[in-house]
Amino acid sequence: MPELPEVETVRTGLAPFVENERIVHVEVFHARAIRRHVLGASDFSAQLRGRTMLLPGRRGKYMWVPLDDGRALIAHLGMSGQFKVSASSAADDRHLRVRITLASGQRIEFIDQRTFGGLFIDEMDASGLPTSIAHIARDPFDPEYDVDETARRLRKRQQQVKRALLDQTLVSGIGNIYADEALWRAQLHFGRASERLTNAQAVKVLSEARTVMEAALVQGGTSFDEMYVNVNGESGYFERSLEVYGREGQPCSRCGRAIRRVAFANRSSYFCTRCQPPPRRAAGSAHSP
DNA sequence: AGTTGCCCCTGCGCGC
DNA sequence: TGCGCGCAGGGGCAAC
Repeated sequence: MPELPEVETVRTGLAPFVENERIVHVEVFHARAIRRHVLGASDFSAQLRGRTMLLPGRRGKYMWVPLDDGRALIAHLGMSGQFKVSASSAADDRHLRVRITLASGQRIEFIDQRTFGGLFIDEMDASGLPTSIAHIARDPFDPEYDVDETARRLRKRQQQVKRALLDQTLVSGIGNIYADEALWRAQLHFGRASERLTNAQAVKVLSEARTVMEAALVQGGTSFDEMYVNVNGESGYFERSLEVYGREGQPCSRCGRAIRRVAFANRSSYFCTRCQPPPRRAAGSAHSP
């Protein structure tokens, strides 16, 4: 569920609780919550014990907490991951996967119903990025993100524009919701061939992705509860502001035509049939959609 | 090499 | 009321 704005809200929310805090104890309640750690959960816990955490970072939907040994604790929330800061007296959540107890006495809990998310430890490269996420492209909030360069790379893709927007090696942070919102704002159908977009269209849809995520970030930030480091699973705190996602049958705010939902790559795509007309021929297929 | 499809999970709401 | 099915906002990786 969480896309870039939600992950960034978690990162900023978690920061004051972890920065300069020492880990005294780590409990793993579900093996799947620990990823890419061949030595297993007990080794994972042993490696974290005694480490002091630094200011959390983020790229796209990945976030990490640098450790005082030069490595980092990486987290991906998957579809349902949450972080929660709790007191020692709090009852265990049903989907509690990992609990990190700090010297302050507070506990950082990783809770994940669907277990698509997880934690792991990794080395950092010279630029301060965990080596295992080197393949993740810069996101639109990265100071070195270049929208023109990203638009050029987008226009070389031999795939539908929405598939490209969701590809985290092209630009990171965009998920199914914000892809649909960006396409609606740019008035592009999700099935448009990336290589047939004009440069202006490519720049537009990428710029709109940034704009809509920034708006979500502002709202997410305002609803942040310091003791319950978001993202609350069903939340939808930004839902009111969505123009197409989840609005099947409701009128498009721009033209009044009913929003449509269609299946797309094991997910859904929402779009306005008037503002976002389908291409004569969808990219990557010989038939009309 | 670039692109696509499959799969990992649990829970909830809906229709029968 | 009960049950089966579709669906959920992600990403890694095998296969083409």
